[in-house]
Amino acid sequence: MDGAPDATAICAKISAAIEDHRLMPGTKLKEVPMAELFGVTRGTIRKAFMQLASRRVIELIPNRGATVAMPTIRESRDLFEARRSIECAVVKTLAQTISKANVRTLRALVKAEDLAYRRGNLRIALKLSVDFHRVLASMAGNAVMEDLLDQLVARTPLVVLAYRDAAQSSACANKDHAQLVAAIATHDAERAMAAMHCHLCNLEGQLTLDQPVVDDDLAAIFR
Amino acid sequence: MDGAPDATAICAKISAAIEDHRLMPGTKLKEVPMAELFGVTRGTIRKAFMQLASRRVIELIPNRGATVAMPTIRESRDLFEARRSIECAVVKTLAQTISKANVRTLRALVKAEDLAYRRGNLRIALKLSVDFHRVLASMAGNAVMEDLLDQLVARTPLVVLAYRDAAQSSACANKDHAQLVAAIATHDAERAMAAMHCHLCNLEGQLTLDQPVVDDDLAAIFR
DNA sequence: TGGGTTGATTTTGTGCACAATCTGTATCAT
DNA sequence: ATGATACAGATTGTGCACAAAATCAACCCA
Repeated sequence: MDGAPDATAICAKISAAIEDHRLMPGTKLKEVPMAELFGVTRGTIRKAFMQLASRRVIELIPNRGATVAMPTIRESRDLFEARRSIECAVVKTLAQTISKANVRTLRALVKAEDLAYRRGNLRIALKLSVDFHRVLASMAGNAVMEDLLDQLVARTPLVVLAYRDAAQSSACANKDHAQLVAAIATHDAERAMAAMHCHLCNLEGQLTLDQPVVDDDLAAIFR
Repeated sequence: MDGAPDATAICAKISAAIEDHRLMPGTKLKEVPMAELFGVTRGTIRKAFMQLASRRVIELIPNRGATVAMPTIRESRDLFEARRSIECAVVKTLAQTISKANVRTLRALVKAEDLAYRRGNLRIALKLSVDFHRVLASMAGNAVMEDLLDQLVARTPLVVLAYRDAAQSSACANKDHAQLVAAIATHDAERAMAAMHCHLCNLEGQLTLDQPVVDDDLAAIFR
């Protein structure tokens, strides 16, 4: 079944590792060890890196190789703002068009997520949290927006890992998801949008995204 | 200055050619001729192709090479819907935050665009039309959204070329742009959003995106 | 001790030759 | 004629060897 994965499959594996917090921002990814790990040639790894870099999941610096991306504070805030724009649009159409079957699917997802958290299975819980947002986008039926959101969702774990408050748990609050589904199920677009907005603000609020002394632009400080 | 362009530079050249309608959807792009044309090796062309494919500007089919992407009708509609979501958000923040200097820049852009159309310089006019939307996003100050919009904007010419009504001119109506700037300049967010929404609907309306007998899903017809 | 240079090693980049695949055409049997 | 098969040319895919660059450590000298 795993007879030499291709570049896209390797992308998925690396993305999954970031999704459930096994890979930290800034981690160096060397070509040869990766190639041996996945049982492929260096060329395949390089292709995978290029795909990930084009989505800013990793950073690819010429002659320096690949590292897991470290979003700046500015980028992190912009990312959440972009997610609010897109995901509010998603839940708006969803509230207007969702089928009963899809509502059931969403409820099942929220339940599974809750279960995983209660059982302390963090990796699965994280995956389900993230998937919830992807599934919403998928149900909205706009493949283009789904793809855009996917790009943002894939980068969000990096932001969380880089800036989460040590004191906080910083996961998608499962309660938020349940309320969101409730609003969608009753076809209340306004409430659904508000719930999504709040949810993303809550998530962002759990992070320490206040401007530190040293920002990404070192040069600006010395002039 | 052009001592062997790199993959990114070649991406830009191909994108620019699509932007001003020199490259048609469906055009086959062979590696060897392209490499000779740009004075680079096949490897460089391949990298450029991968970058463009990841943004869906070209389609890359294994063992079949690259062709300029042909958006389906469904995809085209989704693209416009996505643009409405993102660009309305952009002009909303813009109406609230824009500086006088930026308003002047926008007015100058609209004027230059108008001039190019009057002079019949279609290639420049098209470029300015597209740039207008990119500049709006850039002024909004959210680099993440700017990047997302750029992906959509880069694909829009393909939709226009694939589905434009022969009878129509199908370019960004310059008047729309002028009205949009006027709304932004007066900090009227609601009106700016409405203007952008209308503008994109106008553009979409100039295309023939009604379901034809043969859709992208041939198989569905024969069952 | 601190700063700079040199050189060895590791890591990434790339061109080339060959392999694999596809496309179009000719041939042949029915 | 129709369809199948085989073959030749063109096109894309890939592994390998080598080149280029960066990293690290040792060394030297002020």
